[in-house]
Amino acid sequence: MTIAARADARHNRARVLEAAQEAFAAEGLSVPLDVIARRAGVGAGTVYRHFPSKEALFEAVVHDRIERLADELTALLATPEAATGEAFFTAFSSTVEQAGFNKALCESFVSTPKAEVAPEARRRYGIALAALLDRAHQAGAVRPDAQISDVMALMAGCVAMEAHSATPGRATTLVLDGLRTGHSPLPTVTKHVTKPGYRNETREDPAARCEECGTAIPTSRTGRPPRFCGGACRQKAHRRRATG
Amino acid sequence: MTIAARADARHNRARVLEAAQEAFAAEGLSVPLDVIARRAGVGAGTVYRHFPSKEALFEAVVHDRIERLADELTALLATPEAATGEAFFTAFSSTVEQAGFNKALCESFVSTPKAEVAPEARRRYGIALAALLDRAHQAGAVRPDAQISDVMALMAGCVAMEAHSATPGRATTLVLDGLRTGHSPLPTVTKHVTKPGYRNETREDPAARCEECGTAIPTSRTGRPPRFCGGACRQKAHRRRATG
Amino acid sequence: MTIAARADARHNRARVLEAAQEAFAAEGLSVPLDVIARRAGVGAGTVYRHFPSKEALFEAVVHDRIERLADELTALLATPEAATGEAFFTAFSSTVEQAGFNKALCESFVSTPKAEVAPEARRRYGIALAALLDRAHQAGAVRPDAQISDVMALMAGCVAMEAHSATPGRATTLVLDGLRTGHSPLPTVTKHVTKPGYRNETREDPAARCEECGTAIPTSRTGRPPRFCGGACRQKAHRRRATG
Amino acid sequence: MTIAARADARHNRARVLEAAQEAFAAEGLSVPLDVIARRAGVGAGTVYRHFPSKEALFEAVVHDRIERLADELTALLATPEAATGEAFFTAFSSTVEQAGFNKALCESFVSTPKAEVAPEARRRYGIALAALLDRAHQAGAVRPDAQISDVMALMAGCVAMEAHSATPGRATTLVLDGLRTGHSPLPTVTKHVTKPGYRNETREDPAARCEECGTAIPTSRTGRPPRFCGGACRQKAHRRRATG
DNA sequence: GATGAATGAGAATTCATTCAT
DNA sequence: GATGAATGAATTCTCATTCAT
Repeated sequence: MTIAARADARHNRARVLEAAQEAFAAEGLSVPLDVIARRAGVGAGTVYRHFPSKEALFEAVVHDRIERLADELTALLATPEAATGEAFFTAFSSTVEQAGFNKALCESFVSTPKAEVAPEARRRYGIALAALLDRAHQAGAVRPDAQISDVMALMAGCVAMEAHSATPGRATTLVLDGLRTGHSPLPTVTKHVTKPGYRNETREDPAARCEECGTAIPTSRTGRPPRFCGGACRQKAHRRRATG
Repeated sequence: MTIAARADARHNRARVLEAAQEAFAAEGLSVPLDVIARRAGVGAGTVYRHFPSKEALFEAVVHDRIERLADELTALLATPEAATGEAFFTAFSSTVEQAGFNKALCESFVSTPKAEVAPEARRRYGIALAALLDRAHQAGAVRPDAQISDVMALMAGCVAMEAHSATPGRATTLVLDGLRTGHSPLPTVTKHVTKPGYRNETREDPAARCEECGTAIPTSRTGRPPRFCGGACRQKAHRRRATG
Repeated sequence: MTIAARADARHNRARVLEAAQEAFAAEGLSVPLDVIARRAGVGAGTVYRHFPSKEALFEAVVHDRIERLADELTALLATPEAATGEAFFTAFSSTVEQAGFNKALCESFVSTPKAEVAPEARRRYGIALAALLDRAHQAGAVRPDAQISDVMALMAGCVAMEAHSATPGRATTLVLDGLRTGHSPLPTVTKHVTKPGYRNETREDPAARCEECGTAIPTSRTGRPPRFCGGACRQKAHRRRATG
Repeated sequence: MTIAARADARHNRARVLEAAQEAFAAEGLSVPLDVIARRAGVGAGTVYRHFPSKEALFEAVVHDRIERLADELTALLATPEAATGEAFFTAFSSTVEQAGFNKALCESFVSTPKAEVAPEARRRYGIALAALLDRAHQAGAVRPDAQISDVMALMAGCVAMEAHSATPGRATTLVLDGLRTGHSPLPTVTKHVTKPGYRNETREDPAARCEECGTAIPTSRTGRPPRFCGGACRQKAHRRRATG
């Protein structure tokens, strides 16, 4: 009985979280709680049983989201790209992109509320990102004076930038170039995509892929189309051809 | 006669604008209009006489602010630094810094509302900034593929970044370095700045008392006011009622 | 100077009255005073100089309107139709019709405010109508127990009725038939007319005219089309034909 | 459990409806919603939980009222008087009388709002009335060219008439006589009826005092509160200010 | 005497939060 | 433990009326 009840309660909690996830992602903090409760198929009181306030629910949602991002980063740490520092840039871009699709995440990054939202998860995320940054530093891919706190701030900024840029990824690329040791070409607008949920901004083609490592490469409409993500891969491919 | 009356009204209008300026700068769009009216020392109706809606007032405030920034930029164009491209960087930083102290400006930069706020002023500002950017391009101080739209997006991002960074100017410097041809050292001064006008968020209510046990109960400004300190007392009171 | 000023003031008063006339006619009491003042090309204060309150202005407007109706009635008293009692019916219908086009008049007839609107004019109007009623009584055209107070009430009702009837004049005809010694055929809908100002109801053809006296005659779609407004005119025409 | 909760809500809903019933009956649509809520002993939010807007509440009240009238008419259809046509006249008079005591009903009958109020109930009512009219036609008690739409319009008018007539029922009798084949004597009893619920319109404000001479000044509920008893004192105060 | 700016009490509606069932 | 009904402060905007110029 008790166990069943508990299972039930856990189930309800999960439903509320999921509904809140969607609602907050689509509309941000401004969704009324009733709406979330109704979408979750529970009463408003039930929401309050599990989360002491609306802010707490929001925090839980954001926490959950950032945890996933942290997991993603941890996974990236184990890839070979971590060593070259590329994993750091991938992580950065991915976070920014996801926040672009999720108003809750976006608000939690951009706004400066009284107290930081989901500090726990944010710390875990920060640690993972710091590890990637460290690797990138070791690889010399990132300017040495850039600290993790800088990176976190830049990230918040990039989320805001992307919301103001017609070409997704362009602003982030620019910012990342400020972190890199060298510059990379900027992406350009290619076509319009309607995003699910809340943002209607322009999105481009599925990016071309590096022939060597498969990394997405931003394409420009003019000039010779790029085949590699950078000099390293071009060199590698050249060696292979020469060897082949 | 008429002119005198108008002078009076102009005066009042100015007071309203000023009060709105401060209030919006301190709290953003969320300040109630009554508060602005009271701070201006006028009735709510007077605010509405001069500005047809709260949004219009906000827009006026932002417009005013951006106009000043545009003036600043125009002045910079005439300085010798314009030729070296340094004026562009100064303009960028200055705008970001000012937005950091002004929540209205900040919101107008960072948020993506349905319709852009104060498009007129923003256009004027954009033209001035584009001119500075052009000079910087000619001087070779800025990477050639960076366009004015990129710069505007970066600016929005920097405003958000600065709100998240303990060291003012550091994030912006990083971003600007992404625009520069070469890198510059990052600022490291970690001074704590209290933004002028941002008000205390804590509110003290005369705590309510539990009807059952008299314990003080913390009240929130919204929602149904609590009558009991918890479920136990509520239950007790309920039993008493049922018995009575 | 003083005389000029007075002329000016009188002029202003007239303009206010006219503007109020139109505004109240089109929208009823709900028009804001500012609107009236602006339409009159004067300040709100000027309106108040001439009329101590909005209600007083409304009253003045209605007074003016009812005075004109009273004049109309007085004129009718001098016509030969007064003797047959037809003038009474014409007066009744005319008032109702005019109220239908004038929301101020309409409201002043239909509503039951704390104090009656424009009692002076209403009394004068009542006296004129009573005279017509008297004649109609003498002619035996109206049922003998119908008093002037009944007629006033019926009139208020007819104004309301017409606002609810698709066929203008139909309800009024029915009511008047309750007053008449005999019945007359009811009018039927014929085509749609857009009324100037405030009401968009169905209106019919320009009513046919009596061949003898030119009075409008309500037509029914079936049956022999009427040539005269009543037996009196038919008789008269017959005599003329016989003589001719 | 659920049922109990619903019973409670139903109870509250009923209280709100009842309070609205009374309030609207006494004052029409102009009653503030807060007043209704307070009379019902609930919060404003509770009213909005049950009825999405003030208009919806008004509609519900009117709907309810008209449904009762429709029931009444349906009952009359089964009486022997239906065959003679008398039931039709009874129905008509009864509706008019009830509307006379109910400002909500009255307004819903007399006014011509954008959209008709409670069209459903009105249709049901219309059908019942049409059936009675049909019987009356068959009995030859009503003039044959009178249609149901005429009757509805007449009814609206009679409601307005009764509000203007000192003798209840007199105007209605007159109108009904226009529908009848023969005339009937008019009622002459002149009793004074105090409509239940209609509240006193006078309000007593603690009179303000002139800042200059201390005379009591009558205040109106709207508009800028007066500071002086007249222009003389205002002028005097002004001079003092200018001098000071 | 004219002007139109200022006043401020409402009024409708929303929604976070508690409570009765 | 769940439910969803109740609460009521807060907010935006309107407009009749007075007042400073």
